[in-house]
Parts: sequence; structure tokens; C-alpha cells
Amino acid sequence: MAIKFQPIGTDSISKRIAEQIRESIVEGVLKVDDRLPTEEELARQFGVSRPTVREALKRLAAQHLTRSRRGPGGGTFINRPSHQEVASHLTTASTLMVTLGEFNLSDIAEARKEMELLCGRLAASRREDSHLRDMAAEIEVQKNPELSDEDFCASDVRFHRALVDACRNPVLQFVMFAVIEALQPVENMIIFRFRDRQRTVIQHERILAALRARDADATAAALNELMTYLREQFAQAQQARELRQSEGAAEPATV
Amino acid sequence: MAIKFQPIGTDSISKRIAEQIRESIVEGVLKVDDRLPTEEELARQFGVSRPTVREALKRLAAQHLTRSRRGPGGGTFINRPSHQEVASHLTTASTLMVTLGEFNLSDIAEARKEMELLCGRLAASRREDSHLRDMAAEIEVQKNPELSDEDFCASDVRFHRALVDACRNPVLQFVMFAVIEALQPVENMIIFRFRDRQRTVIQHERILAALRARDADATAAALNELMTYLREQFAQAQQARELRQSEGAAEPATV
DNA sequence: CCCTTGCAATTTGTCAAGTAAATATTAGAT
DNA sequence: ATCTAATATTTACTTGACAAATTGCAAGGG
Repeated sequence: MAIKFQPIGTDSISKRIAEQIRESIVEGVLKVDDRLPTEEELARQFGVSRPTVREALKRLAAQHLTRSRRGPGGGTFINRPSHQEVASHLTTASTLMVTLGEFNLSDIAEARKEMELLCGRLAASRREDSHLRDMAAEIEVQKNPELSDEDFCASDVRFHRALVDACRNPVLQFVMFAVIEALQPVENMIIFRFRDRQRTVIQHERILAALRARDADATAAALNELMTYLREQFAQAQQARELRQSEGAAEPATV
Repeated sequence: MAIKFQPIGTDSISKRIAEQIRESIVEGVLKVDDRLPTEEELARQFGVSRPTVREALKRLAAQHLTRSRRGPGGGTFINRPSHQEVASHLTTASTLMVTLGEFNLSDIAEARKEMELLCGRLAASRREDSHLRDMAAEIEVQKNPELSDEDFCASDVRFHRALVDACRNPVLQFVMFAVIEALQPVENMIIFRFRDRQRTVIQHERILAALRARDADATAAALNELMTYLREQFAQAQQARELRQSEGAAEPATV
């Protein structure tokens, strides 16, 4: 009996309802800011109870596809997918995959290096003065020796975001925001103790100077050096981490 | 009255519960395949009703963070985030942003070109024979003149996926799968009528030959040519599209 | 006449209790 | 011993209701 039967209606009702509404959105039947019927009306149309409809709507809300407001003139509306919200969603997913070890650190480091190099090259010809100002401002912040490790890392993220912004391609920006935002905190948490702030600042300044001169090759070279440096620290951190793990997982490491 | 009051506790209970559980997952309190308490027990612990707990669980399920099974030994479990599921999620989000015009076509084309070039360069040194075989197989498929437009496009997607696979970096693969999967169907839908299949196949063959020779520059050159060609077709399609739109949106175009 | 205040209507948010369906375990029968 | 049927557990869904928020309108006071 090698016949393969199709599973019949395994998906739950609320899931199928959510799917149906999602389809309508993707196919353009429902447009941004359109209002769905009331929950009661939806329940009637689908022939299910209101809580079931609500579960479906919660699924959609969790994906930022809809928003709800109560009161008259309230209801459930189709959301315009904002870069930020979708990116934040992607970020949490990525963070989780990193912490659960789905990705290993060197793969992440490589991907980030290659993509940021790409952005840097594009940025060299497209940057505006405003981008340079943003980056310079962050460098000033990073020079302050009173800065906490946490704040230094935050400023570092903002520096790299400004760099990516300067490449002026929304798609690349979107992808890189998610990658940087998701991976950089992890990177920093692991490596900040090994990292020499002063050296980092100098490298940031070199990148900025190259961008100011609109020199793509110099930008790439400076970025490359920073990334290579980061990668070394990374390898060190990972070695230390593996050492700790092999010694004994019973005793929590004093990180 | 310039005082700015903080909004109090506007978020709904189910949202806060979902958030709390999500935090526990991210912080490692809840590990993969851990079982949550039963809905009734959760309702008791949070001091809310069961439907409210269920709405929270549906939110998490929509993000693939949990799965549920009924029956004894059933319950709600923490999911391991699989690349595919997260990517599929990202894909639908991207597709939506494209169809809703959040991204414009030339930005997409550029991002894809740059990133695929990057993958191609890496792939030149890392490809295995299996990747070459996969790509060659797709080229054979594409040579069949009986092939429907739909099937040709699908094969095209598989060809590019194989190329990305060959770069052997899971993070880049993850990002590119989402980008290609989300954008290529849109691309193909717009341009397939302008596209010369034979020319595409020849360019695919050139890419394959360059990869076989492990020649990064030749691979990049071949890819670059394909992407440039694609971009021209793209511009044509977009012009035609704009022309149609300016003529009269009342009459639906016979696409 | 205009502005404020409060009431009413609408719609989502939450609760309560119970029925249905799926599934693992266990006891029983062959 | 193995297969079968009963049982317990847990999610899935239903019904019906009340609470809370928000808008619009209308009445009252300046």
C-alpha cells in the first residue's frame, strides 16, 4: 500500500480563517486601511463562533498584518507593513536562531562582513553629508572614556546603521538592519571584553574618511580591516567559550 | 498644557501574556521542546480566562514559536525555529511590501544583483560537484521548448537557489532564499513576456561554466551580464506598466 | 453662538462553563 | 502475547454574557 493519501482538514479552523484573510490581503482584495467586518459579522460569515474568529485575528495581529481598535468607528483594519515592524519581527527570529545555535558565529561574521562591504562600496558614491555627520557624531560619543560598555555597543550599532543608510537602497537597508540589529548585540556581548575601544574608534575614523573622499576601494579596505579584527576577537571569544563548556557546564561561568 | 502623560496599560492582556512567554523563550528559561502548562493551568497562573490564554498562544503559534497537540501527553511545546519556516514568514512579508509598493522595482533589482554577485564570488571557490549537477539539471529543463512559462520561472528560481546554496554560508542562504523567493515571482510575472528564454539559458550556461572552472571573476562577470539584461527587461516592463496606468486605470489591462 | 460635559451606541476585550474531538494509556479479551 | 476497546487528558470550539474603550451627538452653560 504505497498510495499516499492527502491529509484532509488537519489545520485548525482559526488557522484556515487567518490564512483566508491573509490571502485576500496579498491578492489585493483587501487594501491597506480597509476595515474588516465586525467580529460578530465575520463569525456569521464563516459560520463559526466569535472566539474562533478572534483567534484568527490574533494570528494576523501577531504578524502585524492587522490592527484593532474598539469603540464605534473601531474594528479591525489592514495594516501597512512598515519596514521597522517587519524588521523587528525578523530580528527576534534571527536572535532566537543565533541563541539556539542554528547559525554559528563564524558564518554570521562572514555574512555580515560581505554584506557590509557591499553596502560600504555603494555608500562611497552615494553618501550625503548628513550620513557623514551622523557617523562623526557617533565616533565622538565613542571617544568618551566614561561610556559604559552597553552604551558603547549601542553607539557602535548606530554607526553601522548610518553606514548602511548611506548606501541608499531600501532593500539592502532593510536586510542589513535586521542582520546588524540581530547579530551585533550577540557579537558585542561575546567580545566586548576582548575589544580595544581605541582601536575600534580609529578604524571607524578611517572608514569615515574614506567615505568622505568617496573612495570605494579605501572604504572597502578600511571596513575589511575592521571586520577582520572583529573576526579575530570573535575566534578568541569562541575558543574561550568552548573551553568553559568543556570544563564543566555544571558551574555557571562568571560572564 | 505641554505635559506629556504616559499611556498606562493599553496593551491587551493576551498580548502581554504572549510577550511574557516570548521573553522566557528568548532568555532561555523555556527551552526547545519544553512543554508549557495546560491552558487551564496557565489561565490559573496568569489569573485570566482560558480564551485569553488561547489568544496569546495563537499569537505565538503564528510566529512559529510554539506548536500544540491535543490529547494526553499533548499540550503546547516550544518550537525549534526552522530556517524554512522563518524564511517563509519573511517571504510573505517581503512579497507584501513589494505588492504594496513599499519597495520599488529598481531598488529590488539592484539589491538582488549585488547580493547574488556576492554569493556567486563565494560559490566559485566553494561549490561542490553536487551544486554543479543541480544547476546543469535545471538548465536542461529550461531548454525544453514545451515548458510552460510558469514552469520555466520555477526552474529559474531553482537554478538561482542552487547557485546560492553553493556559497555555503547558511546566513547568506537564509537571506537570499527569502529575497529570491519573494522577488523573483514578481520579477517573472512582470517580465516573462519580454524575456528571451534562449538567451537566458545561454547566460545560465556561462555562469555554470565559470563556477565549474572555479573562476570568481568570470562568474561575477557572467552573473553581472545576466542581471544587467534582466534589469533592462525590467525597465521596459515598468515603462509599459506606467504607460498602461496613465492611459486609463478604469479599463483593466489584459495581462 | 460656541464650547464643554455627559450620555448612548458601537465594537473589541474578557470571562464562564460546557461540548466535541483527538490521542496516549491502560485494562481486557482472544 | 497481541490486538482491541474503554478511559482519561488536553486542546479545539461553542454559546452567552458582561466590561471597557471610544466615538458621536445632544443638552446645558458661558
